[in-house]
Amino acid sequence: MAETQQDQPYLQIGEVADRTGVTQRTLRFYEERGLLQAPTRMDGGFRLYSENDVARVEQIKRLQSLLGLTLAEIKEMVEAEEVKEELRSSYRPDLDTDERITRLGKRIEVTKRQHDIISSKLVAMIEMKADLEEKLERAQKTLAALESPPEETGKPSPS
Amino acid sequence: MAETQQDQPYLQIGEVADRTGVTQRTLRFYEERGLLQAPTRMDGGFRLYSENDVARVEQIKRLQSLLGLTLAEIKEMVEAEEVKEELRSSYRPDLDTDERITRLGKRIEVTKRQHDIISSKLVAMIEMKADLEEKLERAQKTLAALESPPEETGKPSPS
DNA sequence: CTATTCCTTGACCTTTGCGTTAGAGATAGG
DNA sequence: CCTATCTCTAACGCAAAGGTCAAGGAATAG
Repeated sequence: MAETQQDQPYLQIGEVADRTGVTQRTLRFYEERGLLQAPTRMDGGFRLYSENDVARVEQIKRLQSLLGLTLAEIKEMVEAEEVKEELRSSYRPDLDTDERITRLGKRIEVTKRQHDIISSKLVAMIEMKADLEEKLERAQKTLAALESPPEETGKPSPS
Repeated sequence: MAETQQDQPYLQIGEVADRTGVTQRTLRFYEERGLLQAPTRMDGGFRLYSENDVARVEQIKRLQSLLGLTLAEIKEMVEAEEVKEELRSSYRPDLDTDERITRLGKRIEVTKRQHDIISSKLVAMIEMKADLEEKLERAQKTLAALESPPEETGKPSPS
């Protein structure tokens, strides 16, 4: 284990896989599909990932499992993130303001889309959760009734 | 449009498809996979669905879209529902109490599982939603800053 | 220097969840 | 009875999201 040129601990694909819980194949697959930018490589050709990449993989997983988005959909969203990083890391004054406004607008739009999806899902899920709790309660009452007083002859309550 | 023998309006596959928003193919497919019990048939062989079946299809859709379960997983859950209907419709006194307790136990277990899944997803989603809102706010501030005072020479605030 | 261990690119394979004909029978309206 | 709709089964197709070798180079421990 060493550091790259400036101190960022590099991460090989195996470590990223371990840390994110996806396989190496999945990481390469995401790269192929444009969900991850092609990482830098060591001289020998090994991929070198950044912490940022790890964060992105986790983001992808969230978008998949929580929102149920396809990789194609996620790609779109993730592309807007790239713009963000571009704006951050190199605060390029060469990009004219209009261009930056356009990109930021795109980012906002995508974020809103995610927010809308989450919001509507949340509503449905909260409702479903309440339903389940009600069901559960009723079922448990029935169960209790079946378990404790299984007497079939008279005596409604032994007071 | 007519009624079956006793007054339950029968539903042919096309209507169920329209009402639930899934295709006929999907309905047959679910039947094949055991997610829907084989419906009764007309003399000619046409499937006749009940309102109950419609409700189940909707339940399946929720479990898919909200929880992201596979059809195999949903099948398990849905099988417990069948037990419920069996317990309800024919309150069979021939089933001994032990048997009923066992089945109810199964139902409770499955319901709890759904509840757990929902609960944990909810937590993650609420967190994600908050993140998104924060991001959105910041992005919008940045955008505002870019749009209104794009002056580059002195004058921090024109009061 | 050599044995492990890790990584690389292909390329083909698998599972899920339906879509899409095809060919034929059932039903309803006129 | 004829015709326009529905529906039936069967079978093949397909995109998504990886899994699983295979063969061969890096990197590193001893």
